[in-house]
Amino acid sequence: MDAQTIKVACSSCNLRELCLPMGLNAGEIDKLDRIVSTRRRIKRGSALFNVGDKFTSLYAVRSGFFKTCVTTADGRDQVTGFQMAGEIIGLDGIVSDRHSCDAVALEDAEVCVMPFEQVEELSREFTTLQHHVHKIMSREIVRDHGVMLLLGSMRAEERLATFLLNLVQRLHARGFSQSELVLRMTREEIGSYLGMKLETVSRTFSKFVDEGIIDVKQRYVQIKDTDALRRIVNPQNCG
Amino acid sequence: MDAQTIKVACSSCNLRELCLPMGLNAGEIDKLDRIVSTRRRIKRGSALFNVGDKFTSLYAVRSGFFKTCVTTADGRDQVTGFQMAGEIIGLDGIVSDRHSCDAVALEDAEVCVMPFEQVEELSREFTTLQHHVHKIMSREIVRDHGVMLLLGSMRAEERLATFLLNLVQRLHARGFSQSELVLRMTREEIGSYLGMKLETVSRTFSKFVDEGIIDVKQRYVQIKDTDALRRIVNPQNCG
DNA sequence: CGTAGTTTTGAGAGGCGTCAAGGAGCGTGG
DNA sequence: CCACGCTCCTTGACGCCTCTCAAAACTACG
Repeated sequence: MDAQTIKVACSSCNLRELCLPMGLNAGEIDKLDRIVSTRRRIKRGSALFNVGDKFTSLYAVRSGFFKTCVTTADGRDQVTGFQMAGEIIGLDGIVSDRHSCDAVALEDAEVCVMPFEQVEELSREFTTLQHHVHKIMSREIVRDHGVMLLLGSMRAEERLATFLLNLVQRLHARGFSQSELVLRMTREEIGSYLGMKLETVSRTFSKFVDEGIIDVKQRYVQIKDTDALRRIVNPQNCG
Repeated sequence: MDAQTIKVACSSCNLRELCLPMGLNAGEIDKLDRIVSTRRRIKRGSALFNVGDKFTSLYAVRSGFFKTCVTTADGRDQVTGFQMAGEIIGLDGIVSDRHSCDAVALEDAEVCVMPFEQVEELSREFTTLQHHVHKIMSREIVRDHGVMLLLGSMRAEERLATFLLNLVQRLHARGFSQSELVLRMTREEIGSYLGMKLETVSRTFSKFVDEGIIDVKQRYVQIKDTDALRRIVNPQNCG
């Protein structure tokens, strides 16, 4: 354990409701504390893990913001997700014992390290935890299917509107505003995630501003008309 | 149990190496047989499950061919995957106890029904099975990331070449030819999966034929130059 | 206050979607 | 056995959305 790691406890963590299965008794939470033995700090711009790294642990984001991305043989890359506090990173590594994507901190961050062997061990003991792990993986699969839908069948405006609505919704679940957000990623990273070039992302932002739907000042975005965004995503059902 | 369901045994299944964890002893396989209690036949065109259906079981494809797809509020849909013998369907349902996609048979098919509660129960008993279940879910996540890469950063020719190479590779692993295949899905379904219109799929097929890379006769495809396909997917590394 | 990284905006090109028509395969029924 | 209709597939013409290339403005930071 080096200076990058610190001792912590789930039982005293304010992200408990996001990370952990509901309805654990005190004894069970105690045992969970033994799983999450350490935290690790990641500086902005550096990687939690890279493609090919040995898989040992899952990571729960405690603070900060991550992107995960995969790369083609010829260097193009695709952001597969953005992760914020309470979300789990590393599930990609289970199948082959090595990570198949990079996880990079977009701002100084801290993660809880959960050695996977211990997760599996404790899962055999607690039905609740076992089911929770299954749900986390299933949630990721369902999320991925949503991204496929976005990439496969939506146009630029729909993609960006969907993206913004998804971000504020997740931020709101963490106690932040429903109408204001600070983007932690560049236009290029947004574009990579949404299957668009950075210029198209920028242009689409500008279009939304022109239409009075949002205000944008660099990374800061204020949503002035949420319903308008919803109408862009889903022309029929709204207003 | 109706006429659609039949009694079976993993221990005598020739897909064992695809479906099951390696290195089980006879006693363990015996217990597995209790999980896969029944099979179910699905007629071409009908659904194994639909969006919103209660989630109860995972399904292992025993024969036939499936597609899974999600739908937007306004009716556009996206094929999220094609599943063949030995592959697992239904993981999407775990997180919310309801299925979030449709699974439709593209030809008459048969699946092994694995009630998920029993899977979880036995997973707590066998480390091997537990880890296998985790790997299956992780594999699906990694596969989904690959599809995102395809949808987000490839052009029509690369997408179709990738698709064909992936199909023959999976078929070859099941004892079929490396160079011939019969498509079980329509051009429209291929297009939905690859984020292209059916006309573009058809045109791209024709282009490959013109270039002497493949022969196409309706659903039948013969790959005449695998390396050429690989070069389309990855211009640098090949040839 | 200069430099590098990020973002915006413009102009032009091209890949893919859209619309439309025709053809091929296949099951059904006369 | 052939006619018929249905679904699926192919091909062409045209237009638009997004990419590409380019330049300039803005921010951050040393």
